[in-house]
Amino acid sequence: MTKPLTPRSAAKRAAILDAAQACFCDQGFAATSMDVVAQAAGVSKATIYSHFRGKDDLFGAIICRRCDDHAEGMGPIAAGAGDDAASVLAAMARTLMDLLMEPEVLAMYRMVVAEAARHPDLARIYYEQGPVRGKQRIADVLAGLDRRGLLAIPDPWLATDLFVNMLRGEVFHRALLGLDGPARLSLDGTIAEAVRVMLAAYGPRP
Amino acid sequence: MTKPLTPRSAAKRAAILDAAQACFCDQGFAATSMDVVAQAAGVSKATIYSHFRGKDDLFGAIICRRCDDHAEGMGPIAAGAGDDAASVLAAMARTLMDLLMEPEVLAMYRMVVAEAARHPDLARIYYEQGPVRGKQRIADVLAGLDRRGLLAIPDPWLATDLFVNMLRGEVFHRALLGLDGPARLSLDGTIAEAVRVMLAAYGPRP
DNA sequence: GTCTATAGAGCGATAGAC
DNA sequence: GTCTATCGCTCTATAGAC
Repeated sequence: MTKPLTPRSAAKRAAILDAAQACFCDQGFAATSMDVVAQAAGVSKATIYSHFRGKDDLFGAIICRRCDDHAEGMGPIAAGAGDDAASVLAAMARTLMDLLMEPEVLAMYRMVVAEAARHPDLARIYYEQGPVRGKQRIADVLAGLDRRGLLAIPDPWLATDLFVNMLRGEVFHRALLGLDGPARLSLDGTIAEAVRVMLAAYGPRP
Repeated sequence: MTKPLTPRSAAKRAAILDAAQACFCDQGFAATSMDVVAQAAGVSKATIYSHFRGKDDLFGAIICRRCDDHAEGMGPIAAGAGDDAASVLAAMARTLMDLLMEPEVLAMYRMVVAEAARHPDLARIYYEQGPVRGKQRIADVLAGLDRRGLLAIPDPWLATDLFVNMLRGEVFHRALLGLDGPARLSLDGTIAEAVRVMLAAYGPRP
């Protein structure tokens, strides 16, 4: 994706990536010019072209780097939860929503969606390295709850999909569209109800 | 949003809207030039500027027109369903997913998301005239099922949000990113499980 | 109202000095 | 490797004939 050679000027390369990510997130990919990125990074435009093949290559490098950050952010996904299904589900829900609501994550998702038609390879990389990895983590936890008899989940991946998307719902939808007004649904209420629904649907047979 | 005067050349205006919608959906808003739109519509570029103030105004006119089509597409939302909750839920799910999976709807959503940062007013119009109207229809049906004792739903709007987003899930996510490969989840399987979850969570107390 | 032709600005990418 | 300066192109929007 990028030039394999990086002797010492890796600092400038990082500055370019940081500046480009900020500009792209703020203005969108198509609307951001290389001149603006160069100015924001404190380098000349030619320096950017010595590190990256072009604007598309720069875009790809940002997506890949950001996906790694995603994976780290989901680290101890059910940290500090109790030992019952409700606590674990609620803790995962909170961790997930905190990540999804970060402005940078939203902006990155907007960009990938917007450029998906012209950069299908990048959309695939993002999807597999970002959302899929995160969902796998949640599916593993659900499978663990199933093994311990705390829940009865025949298909953990399907249950994960329903759980995650119940959570995102209107809150994520509104954030994606930049509607920052008062939402018709609260995040806390949505999480509580999603956990309740999961328990009702996947609670172990008594 | 558009000039209030439209004597007789409304035909050209419609042709411009049709062509612009097709081009925008195909190539994206930013990547589509007014020259291409003019050529596709069979008019000159100056004619477009006599009907619309500029590219943004043209974009807004397309969004508004498309929202009306959405509302019609959700017409008899639970048509042909039986009289039990499971049938009604499944019928609504099928109607909704058929609409959401239309290429034009996906493309329109991509565009609104992509331009949300620079056109917040358009994002708001789209959200309220599109998704909110559709969800209200579903919430009304759920409230009806509650009144008839077929389900027990204290907050129909919240239940609608969870239901709709369970359905969209990975299928919509992948379609939005243009990943047309074999999905890890099938649409039919997702609908069946979402209906089952809804019945488990909101089934009437026996 | 609609056309042809063009203005005027900004873009991505590069050449060559250092 | 990094800079300054610039090329060649495409874009949105407009002016003026019909």
